[in-house]
Amino acid sequence: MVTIKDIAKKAGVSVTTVSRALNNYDDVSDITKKRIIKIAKKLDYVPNRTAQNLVKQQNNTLAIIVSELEEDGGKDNIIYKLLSGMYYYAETINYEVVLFTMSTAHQKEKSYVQFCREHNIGGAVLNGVKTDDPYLMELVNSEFPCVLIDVTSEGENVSSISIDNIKASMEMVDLLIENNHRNIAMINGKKKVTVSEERYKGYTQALEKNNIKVNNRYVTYTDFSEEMAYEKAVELLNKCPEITAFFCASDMIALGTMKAMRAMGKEIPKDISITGFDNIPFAAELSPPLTTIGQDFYVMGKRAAEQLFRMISKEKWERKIYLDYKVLVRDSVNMIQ
Amino acid sequence: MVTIKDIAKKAGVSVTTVSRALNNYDDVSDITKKRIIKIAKKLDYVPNRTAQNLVKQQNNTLAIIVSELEEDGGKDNIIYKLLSGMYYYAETINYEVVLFTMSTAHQKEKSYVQFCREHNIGGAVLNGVKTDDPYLMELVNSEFPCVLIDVTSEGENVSSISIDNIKASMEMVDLLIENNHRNIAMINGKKKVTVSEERYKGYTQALEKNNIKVNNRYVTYTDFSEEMAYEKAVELLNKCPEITAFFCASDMIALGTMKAMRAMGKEIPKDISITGFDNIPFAAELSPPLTTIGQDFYVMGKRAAEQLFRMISKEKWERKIYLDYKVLVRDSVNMIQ
DNA sequence: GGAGTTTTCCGAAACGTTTCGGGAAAACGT
DNA sequence: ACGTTTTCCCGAAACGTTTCGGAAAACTCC
Repeated sequence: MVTIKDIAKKAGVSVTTVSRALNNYDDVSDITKKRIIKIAKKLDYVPNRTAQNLVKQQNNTLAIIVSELEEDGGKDNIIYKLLSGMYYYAETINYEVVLFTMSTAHQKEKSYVQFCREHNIGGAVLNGVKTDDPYLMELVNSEFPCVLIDVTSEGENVSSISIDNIKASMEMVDLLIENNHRNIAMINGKKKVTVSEERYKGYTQALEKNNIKVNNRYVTYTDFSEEMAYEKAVELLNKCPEITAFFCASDMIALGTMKAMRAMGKEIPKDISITGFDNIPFAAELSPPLTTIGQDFYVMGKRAAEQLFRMISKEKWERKIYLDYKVLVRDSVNMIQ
Repeated sequence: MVTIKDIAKKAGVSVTTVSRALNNYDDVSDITKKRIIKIAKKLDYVPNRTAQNLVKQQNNTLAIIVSELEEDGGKDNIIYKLLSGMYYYAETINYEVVLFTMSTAHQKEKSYVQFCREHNIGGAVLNGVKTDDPYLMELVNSEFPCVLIDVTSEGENVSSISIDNIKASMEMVDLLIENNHRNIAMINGKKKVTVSEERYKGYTQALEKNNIKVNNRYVTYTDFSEEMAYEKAVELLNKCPEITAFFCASDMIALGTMKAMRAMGKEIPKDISITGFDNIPFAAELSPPLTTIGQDFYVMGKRAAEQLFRMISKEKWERKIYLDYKVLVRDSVNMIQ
């Protein structure tokens, strides 16, 4: 490995001068600067990031902490988009991105804070954590800036970013109501997850606004998975056959519900209307194409990274960022005559 | 930041002893060991990875280098699966994983080798590179072990992993032929990409084996994208209306082709049969469900990481690993009467 | 009780960089 | 010609850890 010392020796100058030449300081003459750069190139010198980071006491690194990286996950493409967005922004500020998952954390019993400290990380964006995650608390109360995706939490160095889930949910349920649905079920995600709570709130508010009584028998919770949604949907419709529409808290849930309905001999949207949430890649290719809320996780990742950078560099930053969403009306909702 | 020195001071021992205690060397007595560990815990000490890596001259890090991380990419979920698999394996050997993308490389004009050197990386797995990528050549000829996914390349420290694309393609085209198709078109991926070449080879071999003349007017190339596949499919069918089946080199291509056929008023599979490749998450949910080749990128990531680790630790490793695949017969192929 | 062995600890160097404080020489101003 | 500024360079310390070689103390054995 060729180091700065080798260059210094070859150029007949001190390591200081080499370092300052390579970093383009102006207290080294142009002639020697050029000479040093030439030698560095000839020796195929590559700076050692580790050494740089050690002395600089920082890594120029953003972390993204995700709930899980699983064998059968990723279908919703959210993590990919988040990552892409973050990488894109990180590139513009010359930062790097590292990915940390909780499965790793759990096995190693390593907290997010530990990870960030170990790696000298500037700050972290978190996705898919539950509000009662103890590691989240620890991070939120730490010195690390963090931006939470789809979660709200209090804290000195904490910011969060999401769409207005309540409003979006209201609009969606409104749409169902406009189509004359009255017995609208909700298949929600996990409890103790901010989005689940907010989407539930939007659901109830829409009903109340339209003078429909909220019936909690119509509401059930899942782990956001297709499989569990399938089961719960079957269960729900068996229990309450008067249901005409399912408001699902994610597209994966909607997919499971669609399959369940088909398995029960129901036609969508003729017999049962279904709506999703997220607009995953294939939402428009399903049969029928799924009516859903479109949110853009790529820009969310980008904005999250930007926000994090603001926080790290002590610029002004907002405590809560709302992103745009779209109600994508497709073919999975039917008007009741 | 609390360092090893703080612990040493508090414990009244040298930093050497602290280091050796924390690393569980047996030349420090159990009593002091316990005392030191206790103090470390009380002070909330977290080791500085950067410093460790610097002195150890290695990072225990595997890189995954992917072609692109794009705003509208990731639909095929391949990168996610690869990542998951690698993370899973890396965890078991106490390694970390870092992701590097070429878009970054291109903008920064930084080669893979530079990246690996800078970060003291042990080795890299590469996905989605073209065989004539100059950066690939450089890496292949470097001191870094690398395992190539879906690419074959010569080199001292190079290994590759994929399914047997030729055989899989042959089986798929055979299936089409068994269903009495004779005018079978192929919508391939990019040129200069190993899998494109291999799948083309499988296609021609299957035809020849069945005494069907290969007609190169039936073969076209795309960038693997849905959009381009759409265009090319339209073009192809207009040019050669006798075509009854499309052998597509990826599911995304198949999806574009399906859309094109529908736009041209063709019914699938009644009028036109279509096959894909990869078995992306929603291949089974498309209408009709897509007949395709199933490959498991999660285990591919896992195996790639394992292989890389073998290479790094100078264990025995194979030059080429073939993984299993499955021909998934679904509903997008019709028997011609 | 002395030689040999084991246990337990430590000082110092090393990893590859950056940066602080200086300092010699050259250029400038009067 | 003399002081002052500017230009260009350097030595040494620092970042936080590991590790080599040694060495004092304790123990073993006859």
